Amino acid sequence: MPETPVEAAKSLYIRRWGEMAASWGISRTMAEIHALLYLASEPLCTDDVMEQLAVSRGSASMNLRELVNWGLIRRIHRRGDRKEYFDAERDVWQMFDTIVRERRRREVQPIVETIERCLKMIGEGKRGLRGQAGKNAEAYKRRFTDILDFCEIMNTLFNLMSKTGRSGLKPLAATLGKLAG
Amino acid sequence: MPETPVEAAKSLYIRRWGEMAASWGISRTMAEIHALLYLASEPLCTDDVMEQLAVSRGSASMNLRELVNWGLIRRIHRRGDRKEYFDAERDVWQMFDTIVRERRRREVQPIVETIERCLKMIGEGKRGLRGQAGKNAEAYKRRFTDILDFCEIMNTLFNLMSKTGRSGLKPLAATLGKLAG
DNA sequence: TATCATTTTCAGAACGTTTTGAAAGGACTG
DNA sequence: CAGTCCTTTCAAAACGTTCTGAAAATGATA
Repeated sequence: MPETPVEAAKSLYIRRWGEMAASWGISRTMAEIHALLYLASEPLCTDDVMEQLAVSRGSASMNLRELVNWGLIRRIHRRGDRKEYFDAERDVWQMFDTIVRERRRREVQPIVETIERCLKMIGEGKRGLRGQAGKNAEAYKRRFTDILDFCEIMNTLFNLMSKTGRSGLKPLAATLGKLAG
Repeated sequence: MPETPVEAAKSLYIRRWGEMAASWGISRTMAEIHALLYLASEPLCTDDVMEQLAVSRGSASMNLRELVNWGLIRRIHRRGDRKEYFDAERDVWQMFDTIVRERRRREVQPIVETIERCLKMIGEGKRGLRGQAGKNAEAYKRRFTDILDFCEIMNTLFNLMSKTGRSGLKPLAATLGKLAG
């Protein structure tokens, strides 16, 4: 059967979404499954995923679970059907919020804590240092706090975006555009 | 020689920075080199990098080049010295701007273009479709435009942050905090 | 031009991540 | 409770990425 333009668009999008995700440290297959479910007009089951993306049962199972963990898709049970189905969040802003929150927790928080710890270590080590060593400690302190300050502002901005939410952000962006001239 | 607390902080930070980067799709070594240069109080040469991070000459060379490509470090030549030295951008906001700009160009732009292409394909394919097929096409169109709209707003926001710049962003975040109350 | 210091390159090795597929596990059904 | 349907698990394989190190290239100097 010949592929319609709509089907072609679907598979093109799925492929690119997977590629983009791969360059952001997210497994390609997981992202492809996400794209597939995002576009699908109804929940799909494991076999649908296996068939449409040509992946093994094991891979489909693990990646679906991971997506559920991230909070990007949910399991759906249907009365009288033993299969599990999966449905993606379709609100792009909600998706964004979920992803930012997860990545912050998993990947940003650890470095923030490390830097705080580094600052403490320098505070202890600095005592009694003279000359170059003391200057080095000061320079390190400065660079660590610079990053920490940055993280804090970013945090504020993202919380703000999250609070402002789906409907409010478009007008907010417009307002800001004027604000900055 | 015993490691001072300041040295310990340095190597702890370098390791964590590398780990974080790895989870964001950036090679660990490249990020470690970046962290090393960010902390260093003066430009370092290839041999310094090799020694301090215990990597091969080849790896040091390639990763340094990649960092120069990204615009995160610069080559420095010293009169009467054949060696090349490298120095990192130390302004965290400038760093952020550079990274966002690069990643947008490399990784976001392609997906935006793909989605635009998908919308065109659907526009063509939809003609004459009846019933379910037509509805599917409409649903796809909706989902594609949702993402596109999202990208546009993000774009605006980042351009804004970039324009507002280093000094202006801290007050801006504060203002926004009140604005969203 | 020959020599020396340095950087770059790249094939192969090492490594980490993801996938596979078969087997085990769960859970409902007749 | 045996059979069926479906999901999960996990060791081994496949795969992609990054690193290594020796050789080639570069480019300054004598």
